[in-house]
Amino acid sequence: MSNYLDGLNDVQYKAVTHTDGPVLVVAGPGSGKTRVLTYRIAHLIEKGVAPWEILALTFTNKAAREMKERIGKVVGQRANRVWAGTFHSIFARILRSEAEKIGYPSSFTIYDSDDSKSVISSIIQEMNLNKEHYNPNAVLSRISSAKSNLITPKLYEKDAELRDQDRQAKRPHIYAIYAKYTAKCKRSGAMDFDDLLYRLYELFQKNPDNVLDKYRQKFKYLLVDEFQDTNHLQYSIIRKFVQYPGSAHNICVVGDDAQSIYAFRGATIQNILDFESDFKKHDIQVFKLEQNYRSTEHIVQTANEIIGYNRRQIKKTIWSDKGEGHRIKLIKAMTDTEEGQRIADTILEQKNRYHLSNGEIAILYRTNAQSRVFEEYLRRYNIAYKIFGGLSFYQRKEVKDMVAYLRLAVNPQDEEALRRIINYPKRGIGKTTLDKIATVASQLDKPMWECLGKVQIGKRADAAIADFISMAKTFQVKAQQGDAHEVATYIAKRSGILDELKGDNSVEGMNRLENFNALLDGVKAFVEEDTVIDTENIEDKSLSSYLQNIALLTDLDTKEEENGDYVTLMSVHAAKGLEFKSVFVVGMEEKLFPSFMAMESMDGIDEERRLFYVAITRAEQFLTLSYANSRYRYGQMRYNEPSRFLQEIPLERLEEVSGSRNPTVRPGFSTSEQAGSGGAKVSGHFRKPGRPAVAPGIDPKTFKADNPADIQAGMKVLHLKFGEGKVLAVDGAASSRIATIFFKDAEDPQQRKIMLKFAKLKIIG
DNA sequence: CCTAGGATGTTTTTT
DNA sequence: ACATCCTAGG
Repeated sequence: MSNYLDGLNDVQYKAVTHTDGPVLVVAGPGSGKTRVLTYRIAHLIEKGVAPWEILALTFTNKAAREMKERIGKVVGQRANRVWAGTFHSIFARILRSEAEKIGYPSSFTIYDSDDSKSVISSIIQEMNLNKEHYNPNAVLSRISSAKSNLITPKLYEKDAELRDQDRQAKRPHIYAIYAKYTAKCKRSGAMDFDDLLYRLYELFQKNPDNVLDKYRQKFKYLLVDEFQDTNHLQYSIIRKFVQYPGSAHNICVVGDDAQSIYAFRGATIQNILDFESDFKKHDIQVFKLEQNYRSTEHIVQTANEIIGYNRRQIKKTIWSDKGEGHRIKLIKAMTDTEEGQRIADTILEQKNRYHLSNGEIAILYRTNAQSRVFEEYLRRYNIAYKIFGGLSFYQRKEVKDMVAYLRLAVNPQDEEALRRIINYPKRGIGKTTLDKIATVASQLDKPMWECLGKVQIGKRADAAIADFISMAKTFQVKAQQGDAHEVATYIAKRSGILDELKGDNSVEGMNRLENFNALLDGVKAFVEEDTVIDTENIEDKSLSSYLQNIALLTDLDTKEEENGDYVTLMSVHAAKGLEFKSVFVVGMEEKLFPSFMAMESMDGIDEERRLFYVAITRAEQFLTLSYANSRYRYGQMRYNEPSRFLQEIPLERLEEVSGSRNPTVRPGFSTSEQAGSGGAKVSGHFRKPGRPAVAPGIDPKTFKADNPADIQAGMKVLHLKFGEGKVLAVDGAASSRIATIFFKDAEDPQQRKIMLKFAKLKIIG
């Protein structure tokens, strides 16, 4: 029965079978992390733990789905009874059944970030604040990060440091916006994404009717995937589940500090450190999965080298026995257009030479906007491709409009839904009217819906509002009776949306109608098919149930058939967890990768470096990097220097593609700040990078590199990282001169080959 | 209340 | 470059 354990290596086996007590699994890229997690759950079930006593939290629906499928392969149907799902969906599920205890309707709406932003915008407007300084995006991220750190509006108001930061950013009233935002969501019967976490925390904290004990007893085993991406709030909830007197502390977290790429959203690898110390006294076991089964040595060792430049990391040695493999290719292009063409050329070449299928190839970029050139050339070369990212189905206007009608039918308090559709299609209820009602609602602290029709505006507007109310009421009644599909088709017709869309005969209009119909088809499928989310089949086919189901679906959950053989184009973030035989990481330029937004701080650079680490570790056999000297950005030609990360690649791992199309090469780096710096904090098993980031006695601030073209054999030079050295030889053509330099202070191979174009060297004699 | 065209603001984003 | 947002005039 337990042949599933056979294929595991030693550490994996231990991580799977050591079921009791706290466990931390540090899992390098390609080390079989998902395998350990799923087999561990399967193993628990085989040992007699009931599936519904196991709670497994992931970050994406996809990961949860995959996990369940793989558990199913070992234990069959029982896998569906495991509570496996995303933090948000599992917590939403718990909150649905406990909502009344904290003053929410059980049919609460879930606001997506667009809804949240819209709420914030209306508050900013209401408060008459300067729109220049109060950007809804910035305000939301501020509020979100407060919530993620358990800072309530009251605490925020009293927090001198936060208030000070806000004052300096010229938005001193954020604390007030936060308070209003919270109140507004509450009276709309709505929770935003952060609330799904925060309100659960609050529920457990207040613990009415001992609700917490119920869940502590229910879930005997807790597992967390991608633990490095959890924020403080998520970890606090996890601790609520397992850390209490008498607990068995059966918690297993799996993560990789080197792949933490969501710090900008509040994720903190501090949680991994805290986890170790928090559970130390309960005999925590730490397992490190260090064998990489994905990539060849050139790739794995390059990744190791690069991540070594980061200041803090959990010490581990990732290794591969897949052989050296191919060197990493570096393509240099003059322009972004040329980059696109050269990449397409290379893809064609690889397909011919190594018989790769499109599906084995991916192009990864830092920003979604970069996809266009590649699209163009792939189309021209007749190579099938698919772009991931961008607008998701549920973010399209026509879809959101319809969903808003559905939401309002289920939860009339939902103010965002109301605002969205009260005048769509046009029915003569304009902004002025709406503002008046909103003001009254705010003053009375009541849902806007309840103030509709109670505020006198004028003859015409009042009549329009009365019509709208009676229509919405019929929707609300319908929603209680029919199944989701019946209600939706009724609303589509009766609301006038369908006619509105049918009336538009433009190409975009047809497209919108198509999406709209796709949504209705989705509702139909929901009603007719067995839908499984989180734990069990949904028998409830009501509209309310449907909305709950789709609220947390996003990205590419619109399960498109996996058929079709296409090259994948996506952002590096989106590629996490995936693997391809051949990977192209493009746009390797300063200000792009690393992003200019991240360049001010060392933390920012470190996160970008982890992102680069994630990018290159997606590759199994072929890794190609590219950059362009110039590219269009915001409609203007910009010149960028090659990314600092390129210099961090060991020369012997690189194969430079001598491009015939780029005869001129811009001079190398000037004096911009260098990667890495001293002063790394060393705590616990964290270590300094393999070699000091900056050679002793050199101040990066004052270090000024000389023109690399001047470097000649025999010179004494100063290198920012390796210190003083003597140039033994210079070879290569003008565009790619390579110097062999002897560094007397450096560790390991004292003699290094350095590509002058990249090097920052100061001539000292 | 509605529409056209000028002003504006651009990272990544599991949920 | 481009899409979205805002403001002035119908």
